[in-house]
Amino acid sequence: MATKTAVTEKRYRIGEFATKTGLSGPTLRYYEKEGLVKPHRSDNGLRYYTDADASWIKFLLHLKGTGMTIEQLKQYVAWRAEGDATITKRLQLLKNVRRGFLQEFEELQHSMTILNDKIDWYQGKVDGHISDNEGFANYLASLNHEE
Amino acid sequence: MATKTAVTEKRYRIGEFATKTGLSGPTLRYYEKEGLVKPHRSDNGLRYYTDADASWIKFLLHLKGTGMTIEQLKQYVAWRAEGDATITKRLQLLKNVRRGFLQEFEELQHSMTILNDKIDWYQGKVDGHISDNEGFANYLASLNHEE
DNA sequence: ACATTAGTTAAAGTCGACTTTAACTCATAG
DNA sequence: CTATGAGTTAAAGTCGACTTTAACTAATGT
Repeated sequence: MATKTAVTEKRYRIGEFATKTGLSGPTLRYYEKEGLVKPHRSDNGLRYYTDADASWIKFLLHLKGTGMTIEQLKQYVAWRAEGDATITKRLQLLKNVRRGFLQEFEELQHSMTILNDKIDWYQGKVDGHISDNEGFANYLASLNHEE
Repeated sequence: MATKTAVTEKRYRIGEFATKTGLSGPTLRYYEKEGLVKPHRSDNGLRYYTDADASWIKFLLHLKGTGMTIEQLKQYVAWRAEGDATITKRLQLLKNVRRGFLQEFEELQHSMTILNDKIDWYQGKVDGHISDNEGFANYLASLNHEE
């Protein structure tokens, strides 16, 4: 059996960790106050974070990126702290998040289409492909993007 | 030459228009105050909106959906009011918006991947495909989604 | 030793995007 | 003709997610 090699893990103080994660120091403290992350303390009382904390933060930021609010993240973290008994709850929460996200995603794609059409229309005007008095509504109707 | 048939266009009062656009009355007044929309007034002084206003609002909401702030929308509207001389500015603005949006879109897709992986992992735990003590980091590493 | 730079806390402030309130007037069905 | 439901305004309030401030202590380079 392999023996545990006691490689002391790297300790990041809040400034370095902020740079590493792309968050600000105050934001890290704010997340801590909200219970989203629990940094450790050195003997002198200063916070330190590890690479594991960085992975955790990254994951949280991805969840946040999918539209979860801080409150939802707190709920998730609270359930996680309760252990395996809450796994189905967490699974359900994440599935709900995914549902909302997919919905939002479709709307984003539609908005992207409209934005592209508008850009094409302006480009056409600038390049002189579209007559000076053709409105965007007409132009849109000339494409087949129904609402 | 065809004569103009004076079909009186439908007038929506703010309540009906709010329902139509999915915005609230106060939000419509707020957008008006910010100069994003200019409803008309009946003789009695009440606002009314037309179908053209509805199209305009929809378009604005699509722009907003791509990440434009109210301030950016105000800038866009201001340039629009200045006429054709600002077309290249507007085109440039929309292209910038698109650039940012595409960037954001990629991040969203990555977050979606992570979310899906996490859901699969939980599902595996619930279904017993994943051993009780396999962490998510290990599981992630077992997939080939590099950061 | 001492000047910088980084970290500590709690509390207050900011910002964007609305929402709510207050004190009105207008519209309309019975 | 009056009760009830929209609409009017300006101003204040809310909410989420931070950010800034103040008043301090710890760490570090010269």
